[in-house]
Amino acid sequence: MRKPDQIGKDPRMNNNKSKLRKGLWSPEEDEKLMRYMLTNGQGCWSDIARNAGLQRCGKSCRLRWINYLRPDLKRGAFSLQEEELIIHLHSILGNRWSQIAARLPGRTDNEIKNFWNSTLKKRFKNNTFITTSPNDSDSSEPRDVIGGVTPLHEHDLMNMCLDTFSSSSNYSMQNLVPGSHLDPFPMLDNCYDMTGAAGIFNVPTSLAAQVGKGDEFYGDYGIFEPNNMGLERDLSLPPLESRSIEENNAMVDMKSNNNHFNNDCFNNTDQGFKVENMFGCGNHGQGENLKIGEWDFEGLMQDLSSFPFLDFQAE
DNA sequence: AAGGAGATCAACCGCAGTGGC
DNA sequence: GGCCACTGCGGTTGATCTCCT
Repeated sequence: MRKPDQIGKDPRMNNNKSKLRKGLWSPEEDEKLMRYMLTNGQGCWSDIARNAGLQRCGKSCRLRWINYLRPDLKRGAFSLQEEELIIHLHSILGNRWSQIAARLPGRTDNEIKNFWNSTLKKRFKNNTFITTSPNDSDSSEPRDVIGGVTPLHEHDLMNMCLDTFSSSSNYSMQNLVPGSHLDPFPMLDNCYDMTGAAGIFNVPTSLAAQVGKGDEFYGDYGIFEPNNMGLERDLSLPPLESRSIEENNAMVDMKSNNNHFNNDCFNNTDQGFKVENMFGCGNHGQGENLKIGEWDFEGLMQDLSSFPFLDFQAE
């Protein structure tokens, strides 16, 4: 951590900027920013920093909000499912932490990045990865363990994805059906850019083969060859959970009627307000740029019902 | 109990992308 | 087209915590 009183020590800073605080945030600063955000919502970060009476740069405020103050942040250790999901998503997306975070409700890119770089990387190094879920009731089912890593099976991913579905009343969907034809991964022709790959798909073997063309994904660890991960059968990305603040504000009404998302939502009763009442839960600052081609929940569920492997229907 | 080593994680930095003028 | 401000992202840093000897 950095010392909170490290102020203006950077010689590159001009006089104006040298007034800006750096380092750890004090509780008072947190409260200022939180109150401002809840009252005024998101806007230009430099204005926010100024108007909230913070001696911080906008960038710092943004980071603090996204990584710490955001109402919908989950706290605590990563669950096994989250772990598996991170590993799987990383095998597909590489170090695109923000995109991985967008698919993990309540988690930030920073958090996931730290988790990966400390815990997971170390585990891979030591080859001591254990992914068998303790609540995996059908653990009698044999699993393919390759190099100490258990690849995700379809039902695992389906469970994860359905968890996300059932816990979120709305989320972004981009390029699910670009143009008039169902083309889940047009981005595969473009450096594996999975930005638009939202939703749950079964990818034809031929397509998966294109993805894997000869080498492993983002080869930090050779174990992530497509075949090893079972990606020929299963190249699934859970739905994006991204949504901008503004969009969530617009959705508060809906969420208040259908809000079973993220039970451990931040609830700032000490400060006399309930954050989730202002934002609804399930708001994710990550991927704020993902604003195009979004689907409403009803439409989304209708569309999902067209996927034969989803045996639930839109209500 | 002390202190050294390694792990964790909040925060910073620099760069790229984007939009407005 | 160039410049500038702003935003978002990934990599990195470093203070603090935890464990081990």
